[in-house]
Amino acid sequence: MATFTPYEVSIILSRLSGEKADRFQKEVLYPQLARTMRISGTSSQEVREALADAYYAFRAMLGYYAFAKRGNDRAEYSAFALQALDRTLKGKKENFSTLLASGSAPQQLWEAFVQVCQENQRKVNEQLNRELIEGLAEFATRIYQEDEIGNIWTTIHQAIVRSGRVEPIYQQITEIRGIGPKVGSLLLRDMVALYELEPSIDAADYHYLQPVDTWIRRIGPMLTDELNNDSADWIIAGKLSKLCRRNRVSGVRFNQGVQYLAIVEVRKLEQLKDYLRQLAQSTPA
DNA sequence: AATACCAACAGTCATTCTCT
DNA sequence: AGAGAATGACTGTTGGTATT
Repeated sequence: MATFTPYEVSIILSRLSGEKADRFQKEVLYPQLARTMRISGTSSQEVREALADAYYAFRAMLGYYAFAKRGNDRAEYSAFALQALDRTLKGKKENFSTLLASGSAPQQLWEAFVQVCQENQRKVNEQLNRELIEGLAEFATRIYQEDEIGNIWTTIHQAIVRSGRVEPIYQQITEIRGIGPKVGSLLLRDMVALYELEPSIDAADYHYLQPVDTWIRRIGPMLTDELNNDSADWIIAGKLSKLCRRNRVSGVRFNQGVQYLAIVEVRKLEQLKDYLRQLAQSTPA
């Protein structure tokens, strides 16, 4: 038995993908992306403009997405990685293309990262971090060799727009060690939201845009009988995107809305059910 | 699909230190 | 001496990816 009636579910879905997703983007996503890229403006427009630059795009990948695992408590490693990048560029963003052109970006970045970690008395966690950092740098290098720009973000963006598919690019980025299903989907989800690409993407690929974390796992069975407490992650992703579609709401925005509850509005997992119950009853703002 | 891994984190409990 | 604070060793949990 699902916790909520179909009618309540439709209200919950529309509120999550509506105002909650909005707030997630404006209060969380754009400001955080802006901060890791180190730009001043935080509107979607300004974030998009920054990401069009290869250097800023790389900062976003390295500082925001690459270490987005394990909740938010891994903030340290991303800060170290950004510091390592600054160091290899000697503080000048103009050096970024030179770095990619050098062909040794992976090694340089990794070495700098090790140094920064040591200075801060943190273990490098080589097994988890090395191929992540190197892999990302390799990816950028490869793109640079093809177009002499090397922008990870826009390259992915264009691949999606051209094909209307998300699967091939998902496979590509999750091949980078350290980027698994969760982070891969997270990145694609935000990108699709930022450029409003969802309607033009093949619905068969929607589950790739549904990162599954503790909160999504918990909320799934409350919304549909097709899920229970130990459904596998990709099943959760699939069923939830289907549920969103049937209710004519954006799956991508639904997922962002849930993340908003997780990190700002509810915070405590135990309170999720009560919160949703209230949400289903109160009238939309 | 199940299992192994990993470092950080959070508790627990015992020991040592410090102050009155 | 004794209460309480600080330190430290040990243990289990967490949330992700890798491996099979």
